[in-house]
Amino acid sequence: MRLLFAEDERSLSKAVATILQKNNFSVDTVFDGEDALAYMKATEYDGVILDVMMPKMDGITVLKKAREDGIKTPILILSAKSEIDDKVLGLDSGANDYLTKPFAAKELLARIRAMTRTASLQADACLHVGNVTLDCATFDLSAPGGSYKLANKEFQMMEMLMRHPKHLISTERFMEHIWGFDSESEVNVVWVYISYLRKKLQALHANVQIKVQRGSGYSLEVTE
Amino acid sequence: MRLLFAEDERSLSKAVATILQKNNFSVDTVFDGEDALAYMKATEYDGVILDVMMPKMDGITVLKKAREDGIKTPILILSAKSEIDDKVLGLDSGANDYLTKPFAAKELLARIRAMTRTASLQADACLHVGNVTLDCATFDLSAPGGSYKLANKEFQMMEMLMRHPKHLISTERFMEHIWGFDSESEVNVVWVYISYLRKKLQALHANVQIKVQRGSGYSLEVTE
DNA sequence: GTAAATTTTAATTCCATCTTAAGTTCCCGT
DNA sequence: ACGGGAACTTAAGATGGAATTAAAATTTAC
Repeated sequence: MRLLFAEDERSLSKAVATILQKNNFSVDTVFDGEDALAYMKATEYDGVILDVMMPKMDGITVLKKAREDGIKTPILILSAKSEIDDKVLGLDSGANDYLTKPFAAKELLARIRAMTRTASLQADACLHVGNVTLDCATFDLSAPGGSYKLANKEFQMMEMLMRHPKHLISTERFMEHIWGFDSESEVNVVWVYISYLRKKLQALHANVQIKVQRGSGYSLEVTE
Repeated sequence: MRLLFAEDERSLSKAVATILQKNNFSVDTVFDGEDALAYMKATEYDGVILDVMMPKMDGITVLKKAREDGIKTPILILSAKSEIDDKVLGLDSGANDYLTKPFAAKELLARIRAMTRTASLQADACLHVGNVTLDCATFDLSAPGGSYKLANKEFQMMEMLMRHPKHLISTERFMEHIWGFDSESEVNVVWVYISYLRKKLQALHANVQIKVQRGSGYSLEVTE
């Protein structure tokens, strides 16, 4: 699950981002409205959290422009208690939910989950490519040869590959999507997980394999 | 059983919440209509109690908006004697029951039970997974090896697991559903109860076990 | 009012997962 | 075919979520 979090107050931003990450979201943080809009146009997020008060462009405007642009991503608006009128305005403008500051981390998490639930309902289903199935509810990767329960990072990598089979995904996209922009990890981790997944796919007698396009990225292809 | 209680008069709210909790409901309390609606959207409650007179948004409006939103949770409307017309309005708008203030705690409890009964008709029966049975009326957890009478929290945890076997339930979902938003307890309690339940399942020679998916949650799976 | 049961806290240990690092292999241009 | 960079593999080390236990706090029962 990938989220965009737009909040100009750095300390709050950092704290919340950390909490979200601990709850298995990949979070991109931006500090003003223009960046928020630009990021939303550039990437498909599963959910967006917008503060109302932001430099360059306020949250409500970002929301409106995004909707005008046809972006359907669920959006949660954050507002200070004093800006209550904004709330109504936010919902009218196409926000999916709002929350007043200060808020409890628990509540934010619950709302994000509720908000992205609809979107992730199909995600709960299974992904199929070739003779391989990935159960997104139980993290089971199965094929004629049996099945493995994937760990978190492994699962996310496999999910990305299976959602866009035949499509090239670069090491950098993996890093961005799973580890987030701010991650300090080395690109090597991606290679390590590619290696793990390949080993498992082979052990399962899968008829799909992870191909590499030097300098470009990876893709999932059906063999035979 | 998880309830939302929306009532702006703090002393009454606190008193009723305590009574409900003593009767084995997990209760979230909110003090205005907007919060009530937001909470209903964020979480699936087993029942909701709405006062009519509330700041920001009155109970009837909350009710209407919730129904428009497709929320089917049973709702009980609380109204002062003087607002009798509102009652009819409330029922028309999709309320399941109403009660006039002042009311006796016993009556409120009876109505809540009645209201949530339909939803929990199966809940009164027994849940079965593998060779394990959980009697929702007596809290008995039984398997070939014998049976235990579960305590409240233990029962609720086991119930959540058995209602959706094979499905992942995160520590946070347990916290939210059983302890509620307002709880100050640490996540650790969930781990403690998982530990207790595992010990009991093993002692009963159950062929199901609670598996963990690090960073994601728990699930009940049949072994062998 | 005391004992028993339940729930919560706290401290400690454990171990799956993640990351790093270091060595190896593969591909491509020269 | 050789050199270099990109990709791959492996295993050891670090990390942090989870498990366990005991004891304290709270509630319930008698």
